[in-house]
Amino acid sequence: MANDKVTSNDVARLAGVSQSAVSRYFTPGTSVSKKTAEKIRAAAEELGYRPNVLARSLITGRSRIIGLVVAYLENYFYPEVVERLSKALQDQGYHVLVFISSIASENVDQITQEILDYQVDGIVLASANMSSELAARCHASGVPIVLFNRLQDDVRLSAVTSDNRGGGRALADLLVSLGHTRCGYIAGFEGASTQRDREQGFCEGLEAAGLTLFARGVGNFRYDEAQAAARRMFAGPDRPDAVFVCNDHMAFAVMDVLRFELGLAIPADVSVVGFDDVPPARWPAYNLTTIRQNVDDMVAETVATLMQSIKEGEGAARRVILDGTLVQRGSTAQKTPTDETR
Amino acid sequence: MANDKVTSNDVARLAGVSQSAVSRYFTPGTSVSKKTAEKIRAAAEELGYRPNVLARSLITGRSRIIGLVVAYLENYFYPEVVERLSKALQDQGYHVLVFISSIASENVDQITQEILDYQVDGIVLASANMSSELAARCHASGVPIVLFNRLQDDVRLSAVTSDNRGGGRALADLLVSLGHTRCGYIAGFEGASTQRDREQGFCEGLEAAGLTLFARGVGNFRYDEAQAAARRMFAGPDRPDAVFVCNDHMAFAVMDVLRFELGLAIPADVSVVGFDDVPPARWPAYNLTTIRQNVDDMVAETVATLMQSIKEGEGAARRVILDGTLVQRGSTAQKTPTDETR
DNA sequence: ACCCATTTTGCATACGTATGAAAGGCTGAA
DNA sequence: TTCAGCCTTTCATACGTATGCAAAATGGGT
Repeated sequence: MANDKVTSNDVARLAGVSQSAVSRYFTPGTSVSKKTAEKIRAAAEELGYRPNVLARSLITGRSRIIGLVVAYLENYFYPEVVERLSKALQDQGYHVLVFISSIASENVDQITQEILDYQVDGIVLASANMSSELAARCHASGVPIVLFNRLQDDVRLSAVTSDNRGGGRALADLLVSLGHTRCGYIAGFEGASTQRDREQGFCEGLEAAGLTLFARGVGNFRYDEAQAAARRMFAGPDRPDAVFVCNDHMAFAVMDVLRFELGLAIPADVSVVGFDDVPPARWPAYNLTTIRQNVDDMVAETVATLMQSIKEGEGAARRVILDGTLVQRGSTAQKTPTDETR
Repeated sequence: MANDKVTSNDVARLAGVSQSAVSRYFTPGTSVSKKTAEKIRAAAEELGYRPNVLARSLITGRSRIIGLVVAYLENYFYPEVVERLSKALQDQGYHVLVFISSIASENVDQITQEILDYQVDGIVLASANMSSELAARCHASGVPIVLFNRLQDDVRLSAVTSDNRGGGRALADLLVSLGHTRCGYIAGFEGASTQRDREQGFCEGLEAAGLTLFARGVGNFRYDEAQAAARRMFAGPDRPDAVFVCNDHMAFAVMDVLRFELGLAIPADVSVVGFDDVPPARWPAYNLTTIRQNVDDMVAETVATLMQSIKEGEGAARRVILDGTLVQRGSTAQKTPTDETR
């Protein structure tokens, strides 16, 4: 039975070769003769030897670990990200060290420090913003950072996002084209760039049609807060005839309130649109019109950015903005004149 | 601006002390005099020094990394687990290295090998079963393993689960008490212990009431396969009057098919029960009766088991089975005689 | 002022691996 | 046979830290 503490020296001794030969055998890109390779293979197998990644990292300066900072997995967009990103990086021989930060951005800096302690080869920040001071430090330490689904003014940081503004705009255009004139908006966490950009695009779209925001609430990306916001927004008799909720997760909350608390029909009484296209959005119970963020593409771009930065050193920041796709489902419909005139 | 490659030697030189002093300053549980501590603190801050966790691990033999193997995050039970476990371990000074395995268990062994390469201090297996050979190797290498929400025959492995059998039993009792006599079951992945235990408990409960399973389908823990299973099960005129779906995730799929494809009312025509109590279960759109697995308690027990094993060495395996809680919501109701006699 | 007990400090080494430089071995051409 | 040239192998060292041990410094009591 193999013991953990088998080192390359043990293997070398058993195989009758030097430690460096063993190291070479396990290091891709180096050559060993057929004969010794076989001896080493046999010895390693017998002892159950596997190279110690940590010791290797100490020498090479590469840990093959990517730090991932994520705020909350309650929004089902992020589990998808974690899964796909983790898989994609595994395929490249990297692994993901997960750091959960609270939704408030205060402790992101401390967490990033902890990440750096692990000598990670890169960082993916899918959480709130980090201080520019810390960003600078990371940059100086040569650790590539990619903001995922987040933007920041600091131009030195690479980022991968969807076209949130364009998506918001597309949703406004859709609602307008369906004849809606009283459009509400339920915001996410005000500090998030996604929130800001989606709202901006949405408002631009309304303005282009000569409209303005009919009502506004804040849900902070949370289910229960979105519920509360929906209750307030639809309390009076003078309610919106359509609402854009900043992400799908909150949109479900809003739909649940409209249907089961207020007895409103979707889309007959109110059209609802969201953003992300998480799996439940296409479940019949919600059947939500939304903007699809292509997670696979976003992940691919993130990995590509990381790999490039790791290989060639961090050059100029790489900002990728991917187009989203409008997915029209059953939560939106042409506004019927009857609604208008009753 | 701080550079990454500041070592304890650099700090020592600047502070005018030895490298060991610096090491002691940063090692909890060791003592340094006030005076030198201050000099070191100042120097470290000036240089932006932080200890290299990897190098430290090489000496201490502890990486403060816990490997987490998880199969798929599509089922929203697992994101909760990842988040809570990660947070709980962060509080203990540990961090989580994530490994995604496919739902089929074939590559679990390879993945676990990769985990061991990182010299993790412990492994949490929330995925399919691992081979007993590999379990033995882990055991021999002194790396504690905790099976999360999984059981295995190998008694040497610690495990934390809910009382799946008891939960299944409780659901059967509930359905029976509501007057249901034609109870269907939609299974998860047949290789999973949760699937097996829940079904066993459910069948025992039915038998205790003189009943037997009315219909059975397989959903493999997947939304689309559960949909298909529901379609088959409810195709004919002689359909079940209640169905237990092995987890909430699949239960949503079943409910969607019943309501939106077959036009059945829940619970008027069919009672539906699930297992897990993931967040959407209490959303009004589903309002699902289910068994709550207390994630916080499960995580706490997992962390406790790990910490104990790490500290005191792996003693006897620790098997924790936590009680679930029956959460009765709107997807179940007393069967009305009208249904029976029509 | 002196000595003992205690704390603090520095020295040296070890952890497990990768890698440049040097030494060794082999092949083939003259 | 001899030697150049190339492929293998070994040697030695370095990565950044922790820690046992011995030396030095400190403090307190007489």
